[in-house]
Amino acid sequence: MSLKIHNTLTRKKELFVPLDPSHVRLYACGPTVYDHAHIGNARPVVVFDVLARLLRRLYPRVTYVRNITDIDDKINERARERGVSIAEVTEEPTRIYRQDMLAIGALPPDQEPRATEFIAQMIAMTERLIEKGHAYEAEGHVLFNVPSMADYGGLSRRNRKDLIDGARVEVAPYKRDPADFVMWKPSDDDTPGWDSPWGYGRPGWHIECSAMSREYLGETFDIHAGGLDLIFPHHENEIAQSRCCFGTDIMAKYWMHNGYVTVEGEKMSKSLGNFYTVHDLLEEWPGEVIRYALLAGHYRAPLDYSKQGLSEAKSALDRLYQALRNTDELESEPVVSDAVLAALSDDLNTPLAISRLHEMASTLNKSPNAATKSNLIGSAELLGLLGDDPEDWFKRGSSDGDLDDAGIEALIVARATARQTKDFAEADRIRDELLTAGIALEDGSGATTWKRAR
RNA sequence: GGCCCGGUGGCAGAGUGGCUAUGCAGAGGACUGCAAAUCCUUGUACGUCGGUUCGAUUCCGGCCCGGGCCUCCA
Repeated sequence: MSLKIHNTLTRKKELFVPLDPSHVRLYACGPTVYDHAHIGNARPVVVFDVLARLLRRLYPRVTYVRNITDIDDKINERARERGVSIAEVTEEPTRIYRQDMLAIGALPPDQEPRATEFIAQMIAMTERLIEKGHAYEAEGHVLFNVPSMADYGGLSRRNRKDLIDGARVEVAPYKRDPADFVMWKPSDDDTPGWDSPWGYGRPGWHIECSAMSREYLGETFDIHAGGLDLIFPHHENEIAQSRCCFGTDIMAKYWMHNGYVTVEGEKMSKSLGNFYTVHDLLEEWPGEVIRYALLAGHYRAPLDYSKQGLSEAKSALDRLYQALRNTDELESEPVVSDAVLAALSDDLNTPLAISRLHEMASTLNKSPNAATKSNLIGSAELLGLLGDDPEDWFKRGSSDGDLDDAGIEALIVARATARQTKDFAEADRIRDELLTAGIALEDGSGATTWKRAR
């Protein structure tokens, strides 16, 4: 099965041909850790987790690198406010981030480098760029000289003139060219920094990804992924640094970018206070629901994240799990269906893939068979879904009352007795009592099963 | 101003030059003591104006509307 992906470099869907089929290399930009990850941070994590799962299925060896940015001026600001080190600022958000991403079904990447661990490599690259005439030192800064790269701007399709015309910020006086960007900047005594050939300072934003991808994936690699908003300037500048430093024609062969997430129809913003953090959402929803809602739309399209969307994701997952629960007795080994593989292989069409899962669930409900069940489980696994035991899926969560499982079972037995004696008033009373406590009953052909209803 | 995306039925959301998306919600039915779950049936679509075509929601162009980026941002 051939994989096609949309390449931002060409703005076209292309056949994926790895640089080295025996080892596919993928890099995704991770978060800056100064706060809990919001749902917008989670989207690329989930989307490219599916990509990594797919690549692992298609190729013998995959290295997936997802970095953590733990040095940045927002972090510095937090540290200053609290009077603590940046390590102390980033420790907790990093821990929570890892925990939350795991909770929404994202497998840990093969490498999860943190920027502060690669300062030496960043300095080395910066020195080399100066030697090659692509960067220069000015007033304690090191800047990348954009005019030194003939084809700068290829990813974002921007030329130097556009950049200067569109500039909203005043050009720093020490820049040789208005489009030049910072690779290293000086730190004062209150700001974290490292010793460098240009004095005490800290790296610019873009150089970290150039250095870390080089470290783990080499000078060129297959896929570089991230959010749409990173195309410019972040990825454009990474490309400039890496290519000029290593003298390559490409940095990554394919660039993939996910669309924005809005919340309840509005752009997330701190001032409106309308951003959802994954951590908060997990208080209210299973991680899988959060994941499903992120995969319900195509990754390149904008996605509106809403409570209603989460609720629909929950209903949809209930349906899928119900099909598994209904066929509990069937043995099944996970097998990926061709239809799902084809959907995902077409530029990660997760909505289509999910619709295939629903079709399998329908088939299963209509005519239970082990093959379809195997397909459903195996295909869902490729999407990072349906990993729960169906019974656990329906029974977990908290009920309003103080009923435990044994108490519920006891009431079900009492109701069964009432039903046997045709005392339906009593039977319905017990059912209503349970429903009030958040427990819904289902009288199957054999026994009565129950589930927690939100 | 420059660059780039979209506009599909009540909602979400795929896709295709002529044939059912899928899910949720709605209506009717089957099953059930009644429900639930499940199954069956079912209504409402492709922004607008032109063009290409035997035929366009699908290709091309104009227009309208919405969104993103233009050095904080997934």
